Amino acid sequence: MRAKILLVEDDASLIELVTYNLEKEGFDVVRTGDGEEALTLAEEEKPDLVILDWMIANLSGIEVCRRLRRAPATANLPIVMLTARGDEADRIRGLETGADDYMTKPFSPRELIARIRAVLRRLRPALSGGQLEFAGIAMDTTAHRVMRDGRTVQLGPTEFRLLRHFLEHPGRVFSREQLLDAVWGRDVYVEQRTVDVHIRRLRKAVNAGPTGDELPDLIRTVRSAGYSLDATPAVQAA
Amino acid sequence: MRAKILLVEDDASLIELVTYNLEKEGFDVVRTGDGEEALTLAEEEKPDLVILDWMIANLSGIEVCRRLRRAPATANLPIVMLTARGDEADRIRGLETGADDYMTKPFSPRELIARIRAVLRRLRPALSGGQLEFAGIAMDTTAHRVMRDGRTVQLGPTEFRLLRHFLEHPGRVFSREQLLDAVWGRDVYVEQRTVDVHIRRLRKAVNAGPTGDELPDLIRTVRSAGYSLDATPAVQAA
DNA sequence: CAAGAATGTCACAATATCGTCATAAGTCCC
DNA sequence: GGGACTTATGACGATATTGTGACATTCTTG
Repeated sequence: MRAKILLVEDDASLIELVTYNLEKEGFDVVRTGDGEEALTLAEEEKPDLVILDWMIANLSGIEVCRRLRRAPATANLPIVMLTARGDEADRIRGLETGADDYMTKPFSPRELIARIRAVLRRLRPALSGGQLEFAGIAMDTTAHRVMRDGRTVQLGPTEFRLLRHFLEHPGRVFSREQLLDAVWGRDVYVEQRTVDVHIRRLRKAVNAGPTGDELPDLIRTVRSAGYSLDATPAVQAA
Repeated sequence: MRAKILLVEDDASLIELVTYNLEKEGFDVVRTGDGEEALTLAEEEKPDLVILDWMIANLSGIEVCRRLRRAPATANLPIVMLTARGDEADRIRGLETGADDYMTKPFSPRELIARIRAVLRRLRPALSGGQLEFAGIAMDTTAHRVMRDGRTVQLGPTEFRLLRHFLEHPGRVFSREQLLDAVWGRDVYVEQRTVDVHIRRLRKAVNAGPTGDELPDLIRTVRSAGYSLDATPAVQAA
């Protein structure tokens, strides 16, 4: 899966330079030079990361950063700030406002790429690593292959994306609505209960043991909240 | 919860400077100037983050970084590299080897702190939110999980919300009416006595000891006033 | 184009949880 | 100690939520 980057910048030559380098590295790039528009695009395009210049039209980069953090839909979006202002105070302010990294112009495109990859490696392992692993489940995202304790697991496309989402955020509980957003896509209309059915299909595939017996269920149902990938068995004897 | 930082550095004045600033900001600091020892400490001390100088004794910083990433126990440990070498190539090499951030000497201690916080904010949501804790009860709101003295506690949805409310305002006494408002919702009509029943269910779940014995009750009944989460023993000689 | 796979919904079964009540057990004040 | 209250507890029917199998439809892929 290609990662999508939202580039918020109004210097034409920089746009060109950065876009060229990002695309060469296999990223999809969405651009704007306008602060207000950046907020809209962040919601609608669902980028995997934002590169944000401090000096842009309509809203300062720092204000965009603050609003992105405040809106629930984008609160977790990784942000790399980019600016001509090299003051220590500015850098600290940027980082404390919620930016994940901060680079000062002039900068090396290769270092920018390296820093973006470092951030994505953390936030969306599937985007840069290719290998995800949790409690005996291993997924190779590039080869589209899943193994449980060494045995290959056969999954349909939707179950694959569902599992990948869980593997990217192990332990965390997602509501049906959140799962529909993240796995099916924002503007798809399907019944919430459809999630249940795919959870069941995923469980069936992942928990199937070698001789028909059941392996421990790693998908936890949290009543009235959703589901999570979880190693701890629901019931603890003793 | 205080975060523990492993500082791998062999310049005495830098050690002092960084340690002073980290401790002032509320971090626990473990130090070494030796690459081999750094690997051992990373395993044994289980730090939340490593600050790693490139030039250290026995093993280069980059090699330490590589080995930390390779060992399963430390593969996810956040690493901030720190060095006098300002070459772009070095920075990129550091980031690509698995460092989460990279700073060049001379650097501002405050910026270092800001970057450490930015990394931890991502990696350890527990350190900056989502985690509630009081007198041996720990609740992870994103994982929807509750522990008492390390043992997981099983709660129904209503008891979960009830406990969360108490954990968000420890020590404070709430009337049944206030609890109904906060936990059930403003426009729900249920008997006030229903609160008693859920308090009882919550107590039963939270105070259950490992072998059937009772742990100290942390929910205090305040006669003709309500309930509160409270560590003070129920019986007070007076 | 046809077979097979994948998908989304539904109806119904299986559980878990909820709210209420009756009754027991405390607590306070005189 | 005896009311007058207030809270604790166990039981139970009512509800809400989730699990499951089946099925029609759409998508893939030869």
